[in-house]
Amino acid sequence: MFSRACEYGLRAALYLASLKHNGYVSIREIGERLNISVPFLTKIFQKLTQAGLMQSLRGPSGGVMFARSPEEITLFDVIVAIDGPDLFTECVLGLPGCGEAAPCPLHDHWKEVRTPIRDLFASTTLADMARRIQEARLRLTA
Amino acid sequence: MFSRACEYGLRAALYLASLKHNGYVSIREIGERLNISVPFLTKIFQKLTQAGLMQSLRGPSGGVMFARSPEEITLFDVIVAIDGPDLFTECVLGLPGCGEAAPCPLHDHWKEVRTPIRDLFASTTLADMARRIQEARLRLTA
DNA sequence: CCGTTTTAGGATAAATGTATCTCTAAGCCG
DNA sequence: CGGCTTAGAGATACATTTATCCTAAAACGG
Repeated sequence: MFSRACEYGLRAALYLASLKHNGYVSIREIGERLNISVPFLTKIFQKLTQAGLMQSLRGPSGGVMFARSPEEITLFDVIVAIDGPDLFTECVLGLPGCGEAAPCPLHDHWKEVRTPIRDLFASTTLADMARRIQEARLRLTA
Repeated sequence: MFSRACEYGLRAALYLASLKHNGYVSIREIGERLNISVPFLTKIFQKLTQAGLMQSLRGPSGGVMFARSPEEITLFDVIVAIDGPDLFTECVLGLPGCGEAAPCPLHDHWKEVRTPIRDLFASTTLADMARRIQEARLRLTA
C-alpha cells in the first residue's frame, strides 16, 4: 500500500503530534523511540520540511517541529509529501491515460473505493489521531 | 497499490477472459497483444499456474488457459496469487502484530476501508469483467 | 572563535523488484 | 527419431527502493 518511507513518516508524524511538548524534537530521539533508522528518517523529514509540513532547526536544541498546527495537517498531506499522489490518481492497472474518456475495465469499480480511501485520509488530521493515541494508549512501535 | 507484476497479471487474466476462444493461448501472443515483456509475463503465469488458477501446455498449440471457469475466479484470487495477501492482512503502518488486541492508531479507520476493497475484488469474477469489456469495448492496453 | 550538536545534501551500499538470458523439459509434426 | 515450438526454472542484468556514510552548513555554548 504505502512505501516503507511513508509508513515511517506517518508513524513519526503521529508520534510528534501525540507529544504534549511543542518545540523542536531531534530526529535521533524520534528514530530511537520508534525503532526507525535515524539516517533514513532524516531523509524522510527532509521531504516533509520541503513540502512545508515541518520546519527544522540545526544545532543543539534543534530538531523538527510542525510548520502549522496538527489540526491543519491531514494524513493525506503526509502521504502525498512522501509517496506522491499516484495512489490517488493513477490507474489501478497502470494504464497511462486511463480516465473517464478511455477507462480500463476496473476504472468504475475502483473509483468507488478509491474515493472513500482518499476521503478518509484527507479528513483525518494529525490532531485527531493524537487524541485517539492518548485516549486509547495506541502504539506506534512494535 | 499493486506491483507491476500484479498489474500485468490482472490485464492478462482479463484479456484471456474476454476472448470467446477457450483453449490454450500462447504467452507470446498475450504479451505482444498487451505490450508486456514476454519473459516477465511468463514468470507471472508460472505463479498463476502454481496457484491453480491456470493450466499450461508446452509445445506447438500449447500455452495457458484457465484451470477453472472464469465465473469461479475472482480478481482477489489473481492478486493474492501474485502479490500475496499482505495488502489485505498487514498493518497499514507496517507494525508487526497489529490487530484488535494491540491496534495501531490507524487500525480502526483502515479496517473500515480495507474491507470494502477486499469485498470488491473478492466479489468480482473474471467473467463479470469479461462481460463489461465486451459490452463497453474497454481497453486493456495503452 | 572554536568545538559540539544537529539537520542538509550528495555519494555510496545493500535489498528488493523488474526484466532478460540460457538451458531444460514437454509436446507436436514430419 | 529429429527438428521445431512452447512453458518451466535457474542464473544473470538493470532499476528502484531502502539504508548508510561522509562532508558540509547552521546553531549553540564554552
